[in-house]
Amino acid sequence: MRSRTDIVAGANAERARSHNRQVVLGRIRSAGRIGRAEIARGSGLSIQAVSNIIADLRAEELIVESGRRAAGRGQPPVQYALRPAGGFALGVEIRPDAVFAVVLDLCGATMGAERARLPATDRATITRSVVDLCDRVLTVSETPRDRVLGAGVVMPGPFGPTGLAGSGSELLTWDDIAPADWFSAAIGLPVVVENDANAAAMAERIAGVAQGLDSYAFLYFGSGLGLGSVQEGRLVAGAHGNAGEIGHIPVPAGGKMVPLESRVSRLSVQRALQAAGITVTDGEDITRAYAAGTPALMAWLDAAVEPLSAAVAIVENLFDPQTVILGGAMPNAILDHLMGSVRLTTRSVSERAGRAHPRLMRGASGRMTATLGAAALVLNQAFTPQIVVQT
Amino acid sequence: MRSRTDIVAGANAERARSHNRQVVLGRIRSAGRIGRAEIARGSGLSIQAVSNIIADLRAEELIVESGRRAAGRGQPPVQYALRPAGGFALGVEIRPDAVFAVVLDLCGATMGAERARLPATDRATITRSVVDLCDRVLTVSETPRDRVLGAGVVMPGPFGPTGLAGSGSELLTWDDIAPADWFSAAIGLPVVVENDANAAAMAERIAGVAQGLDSYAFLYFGSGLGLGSVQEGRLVAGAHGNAGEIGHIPVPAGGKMVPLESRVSRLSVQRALQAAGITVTDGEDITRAYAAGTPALMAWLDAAVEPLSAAVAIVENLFDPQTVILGGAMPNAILDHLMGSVRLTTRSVSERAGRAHPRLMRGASGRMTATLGAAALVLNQAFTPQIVVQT
DNA sequence: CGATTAACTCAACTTACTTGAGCTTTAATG
DNA sequence: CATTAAAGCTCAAGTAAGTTGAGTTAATCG
Repeated sequence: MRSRTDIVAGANAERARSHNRQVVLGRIRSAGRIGRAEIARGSGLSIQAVSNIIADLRAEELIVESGRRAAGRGQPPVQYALRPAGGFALGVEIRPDAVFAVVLDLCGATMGAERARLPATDRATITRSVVDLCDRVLTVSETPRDRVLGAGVVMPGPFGPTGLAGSGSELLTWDDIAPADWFSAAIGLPVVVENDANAAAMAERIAGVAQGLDSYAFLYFGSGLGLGSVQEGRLVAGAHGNAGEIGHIPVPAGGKMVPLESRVSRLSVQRALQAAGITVTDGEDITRAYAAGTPALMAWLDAAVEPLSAAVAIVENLFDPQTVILGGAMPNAILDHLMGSVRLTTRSVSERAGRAHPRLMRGASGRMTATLGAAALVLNQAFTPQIVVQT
Repeated sequence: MRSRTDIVAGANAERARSHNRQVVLGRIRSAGRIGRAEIARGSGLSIQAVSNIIADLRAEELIVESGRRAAGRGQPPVQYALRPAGGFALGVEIRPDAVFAVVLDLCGATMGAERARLPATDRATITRSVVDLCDRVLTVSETPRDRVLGAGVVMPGPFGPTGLAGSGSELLTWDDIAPADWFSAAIGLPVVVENDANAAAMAERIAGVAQGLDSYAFLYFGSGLGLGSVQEGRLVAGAHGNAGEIGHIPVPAGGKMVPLESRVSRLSVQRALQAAGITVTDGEDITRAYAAGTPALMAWLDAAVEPLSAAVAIVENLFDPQTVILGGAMPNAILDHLMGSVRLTTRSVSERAGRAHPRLMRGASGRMTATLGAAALVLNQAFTPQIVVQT
């Protein structure tokens, strides 16, 4: 969710510098290791300008020298790489019954993870739990606090009063206050707030299978089903931050139309198994049931294929992504099974020769995807230039 | 369609100025008339910087003084407005059998429109027709050529070799060459290329019902059905410029799944009427048939409601737009009928209290929507700051 | 009518990028 | 092996375009 009053800001020397820093950082990140001259060529800046920025970044210990690379004639460039300990990002995920937190370093490696039960869902309790957990994860991971760039906070959508309220997926509304400002004041760091699917999508870009991709979609299994869509490196948010509510679109299932997430979601698996007298509480239970070939689970899988295939077809045709990623709160075995069963229609803009990526991929971030994604939002922001200020 | 190698460029003084010019122009455009101090407050620039830019824009005759506005105490600000004749945009639409061209002034008013039959669809013929038509429309409308900012070219998508090739909707592929560069060289102006639905969406933003909107979706009736989606003022293009192929998604129709555009499109109306022995060639025929209550047309309308409702539900939940606009090559009477019949589900992120815009709106640009949109792309670019260069 | 407020201009100042000269390091060439 | 070319890089001067602060003009308020 973002302020709906974003404005495009004018540029001055200072903002240009900040923009250029992000351009340079972003290039170092995406290249892994890169020399100054190459950054200059790629960004349209002069070598001197890049040199100055590199000097700044080195002084701040955000980057390190990383050898030279002989490349034909001429003096081999000094290469630079991100210094992992140069910056850290907090990621917080708020679920109805628990709070999770992680710390990532600048390269996206996980430095620590903590969780806490949420005794109540009033705002004060949530805020206290979040603040305490952030403190704990930073302490336990021995993260230097002055190097924490910011925090991402993930809450299940949708945000604000919509027709989906009461669906059981939303946690609570924060109508009277901007959650980002609220948490920013509480944690004492810059905060970005997003829904789980969007954060999960960003997690894959920072440390998962979407590295190097600019336009892709992530089908996120939470309690429901969400879609995080990245276009040109930016999340598609919608007018109120509620884009991607794919779980609520009507899809065909055995001849009638049902909401997608009634057939394809964590909750729907649990219900299907419950109806067969089997109670599952975590992913391991489901994995075991799958390994055992439990009929109720197999039936659920069979029933999920048609609506999921329809959803993939819709996503492909509406967003023209480089790939569609499946991930979230579902065991890999189930995701793999679904990926193998989904019928990819040939009548799609995604059916094209010379694809660099498969049409379907499995997310790499596992169960903590959304929490990692929360932190990834912060890192992505650090690497994405944006001359845009909020009023 | 856009280059897939966009890079984020570094900022220098010159690029900052160009960015700031666009910020200022954009604010003048969206406000209609506005004073310098207000622009400064809204953009984060100093009054002096805005003053300098305003002086430049006045010298170039892109804007004019537009009176003073007494606003409480203090010296009333001198207001500025766009000077319509300060700049012009060419819009070209290439259809399988014809080429259309329009000229818009800086405020989006139509200065002239021309059309020509397309004798063949090879590249040379198309190029010649486009160049000739551009020349003609500029001559007839007496547009000063040195004030033409650029040209938008609209071609039916999808672009490149996709699984939708052969659907009859694509005109021809330009695999070996970037169409924008090609036409730019031929016309001698900067050129943007887009598909019809995206251009139509932009037309509504420049001169239609989407003025002032940042995030909305446009369901475009071409020969098929397309979706143009604008998010934060930018078109959602997809990895290969083929986002929005909504006509090809499977939707329910009378118990089975069919491609949306087989029930909701210009072609599908014509087929439905043809099957009843009625041949329609233009919108007027359809309007008359509607006025006469022609049973085949009424049956088509009835059959279109369910799939169209599903499509709207999908668009609302995936994009969370401020509104969904219906328009394109379909008479207003039909669009109005459809808008009245569509069932808007309450289980949608778009079902929210205090909406500023209705969930469905009819496009204002009429049959020339896509051609106007082609020109609107150019104007939008003139008003949208973007420190992004193409390699 | 004076005080206050706001818009605006002028001139000095500052930031950060660019440019050009020159140095260093490597590979290719004769 | 010496020479030349090519590429990376630094230093210092130059420049574009923004900001700042003082001062002017033109309204409203009391």
